[in-house]
Amino acid sequence: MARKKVVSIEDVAQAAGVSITTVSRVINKFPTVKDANRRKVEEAVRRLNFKPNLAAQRLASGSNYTIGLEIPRYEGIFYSFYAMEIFRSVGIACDALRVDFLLHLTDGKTSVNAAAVGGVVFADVINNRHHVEDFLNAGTPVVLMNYLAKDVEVSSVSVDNAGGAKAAAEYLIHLGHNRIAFVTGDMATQAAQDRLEGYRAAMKEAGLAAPEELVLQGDYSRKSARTAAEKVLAATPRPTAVLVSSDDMAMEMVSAFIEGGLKVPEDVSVVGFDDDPVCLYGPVALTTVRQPIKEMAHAAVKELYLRMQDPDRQINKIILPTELVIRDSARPPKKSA
Amino acid sequence: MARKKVVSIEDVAQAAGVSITTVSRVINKFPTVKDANRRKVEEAVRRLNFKPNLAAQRLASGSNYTIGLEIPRYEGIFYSFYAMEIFRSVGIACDALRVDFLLHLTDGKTSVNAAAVGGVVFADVINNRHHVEDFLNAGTPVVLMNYLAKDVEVSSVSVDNAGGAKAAAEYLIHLGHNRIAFVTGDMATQAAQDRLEGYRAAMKEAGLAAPEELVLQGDYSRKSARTAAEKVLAATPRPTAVLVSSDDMAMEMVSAFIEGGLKVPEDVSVVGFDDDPVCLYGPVALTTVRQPIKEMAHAAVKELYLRMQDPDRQINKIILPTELVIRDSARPPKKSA
DNA sequence: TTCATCTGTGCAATCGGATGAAAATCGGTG
DNA sequence: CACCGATTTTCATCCGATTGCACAGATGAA
Repeated sequence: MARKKVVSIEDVAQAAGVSITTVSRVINKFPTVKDANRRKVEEAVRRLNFKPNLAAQRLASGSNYTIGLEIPRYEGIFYSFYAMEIFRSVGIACDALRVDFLLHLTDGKTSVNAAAVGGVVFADVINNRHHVEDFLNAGTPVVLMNYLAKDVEVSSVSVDNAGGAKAAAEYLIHLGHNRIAFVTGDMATQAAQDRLEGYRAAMKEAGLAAPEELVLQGDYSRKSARTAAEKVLAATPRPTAVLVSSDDMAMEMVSAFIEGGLKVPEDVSVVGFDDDPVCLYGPVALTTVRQPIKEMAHAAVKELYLRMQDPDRQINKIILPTELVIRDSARPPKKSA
Repeated sequence: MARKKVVSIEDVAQAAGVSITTVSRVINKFPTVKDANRRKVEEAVRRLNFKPNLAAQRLASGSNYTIGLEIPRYEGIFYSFYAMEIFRSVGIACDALRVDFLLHLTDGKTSVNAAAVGGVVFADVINNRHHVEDFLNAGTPVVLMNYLAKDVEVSSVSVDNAGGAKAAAEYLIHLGHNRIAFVTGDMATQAAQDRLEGYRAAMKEAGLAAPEELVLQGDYSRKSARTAAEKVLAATPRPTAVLVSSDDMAMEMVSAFIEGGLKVPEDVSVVGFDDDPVCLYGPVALTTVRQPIKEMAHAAVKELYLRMQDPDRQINKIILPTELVIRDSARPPKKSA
């Protein structure tokens, strides 16, 4: 790439009739610059349209306030309200902090360019313990998002996936259901694992069975949801309720049920997860578990930012509460059932 | 931020028993290094886990292969399959090119940190001519995506929005419709303007009227679509077909029509735009205009990359064709109409 | 008046690596 | 064996900022 002809700090110094040091001080808002000089420098900066060279600043100061976000590129996870919301929240948070936002979509092999960032947020990735450790070893601050590495000393911000799923299952139980199926998310993510765990805990506590045939494998894709729906339709006795690990999958299942001749929620109750806007787009408004994605993203960025300033900061494992949003897709089972 | 203790190129040189220059040459894959030395250096790099300091490289070489993507953060545009697909495609393209990907969500005021990138892709932003020009003036390559600044000397990659809308409108006309309403997208984007233009052109060529009351203002949000649907329902005579600037809005309108007692496509035909997966999720499979988002994103990144290597490269204005995808939501109007 | 304390400023070293020019090495030749 | 051209390596600068330290001049206390 051609080297651009730049106006350097030296040009500014010359124009303002002061030393380079003083210009640097003005740029970095040191309080110890006489007003007269400050004004002269600012004037020169404006006149020459001077922009400090980032690479030089970083090299000289040894700091880098770029935040990297590492997120899986797999379609199931990627094409979701969840991912959008994370991008948007992280992007806005970075903008507010005046920090650069480097995005890397991982396929599990490559990871963020460590040399380009001052810190990294890992979202939802689980098969990469060693990537995380690489950063840690290199002294780059890391914050995990929706992925609590229990045995690694890293800050993390997560949603209470287990608790949310548990609450949803308890709600269904409370309505009177006792044959409740569960559709998992992509089990490569910890969120999916935790939700399953929450479901199992609720069933167990209620003294209900949660045999393997009630646990249907999904991966957050519509396709996997359809397959799961077919299994539910074919099962005997048929479950009277289904707890699904994402709203998108849940909506697909609702469609499949209706196509299969069932009414929702009369014949089968469905509860989703995420509070994706899609909840409101179908034939029934979906009851779901709201997770505070925005808050999670903001907390993660903030935590990382603080850690970049003070690497020895105490480690935090933050877990944000979820909330059951009751709409129309779940009702007590029919008496006949 | 604390300065990290780094292994520098000098440490490697020492360990390998060669000069710094040689190490640099190995890193940068110069062909003129003896194999024996190359191996020694590579060995040392591995052993010391040496990572070249990016800031130093950029400062010394004056080059920066980070690609910035500037995209609006407004909800209507942001929460869409379209935006997801752009992120994903740009992200994957950058990864393949081994280029860093800096994302900036603009609110129209701030823009990508010019100092942090070697080039910028502007997506769908239109009220920012001066931002674009700032980059151009600073000598930073720019590529516009889905936004052809006709009077600025910039490369751009776009989808044939006008052509796509025109083809869709012609299809409806061909089916026999003559009262065809149009719902716009967010008119702050050029794509939305072009689609409207395509619709008007088709109507005009067919000798049909396209009075203002047939053009409904939308902004890519579901809410605006619902409002538009209500207007259609209330209109007399009621349009027999609606061409909508996005699938998401189209789906919402389909719901609204059904709730309003109309059948789709029997009573009213609906055609969308985007070929969003959502087309298949509703009560009728949506006929739509497919736009090659992936291809557009890849082309934009590639064009930018080439321009970063050769700033004097010829300016390209690429327009990618769209494709009408015929499904079930449009049919000839009822005879009675 | 003298010495200590502040303010503001500038000098020069430094960050880690790239690169043109000069020097060294090497195999081949006459 | 000296010489040559080609291939490798090294030397020395430079990239554009930051920053520790020295220092001049102002201020205040003793």
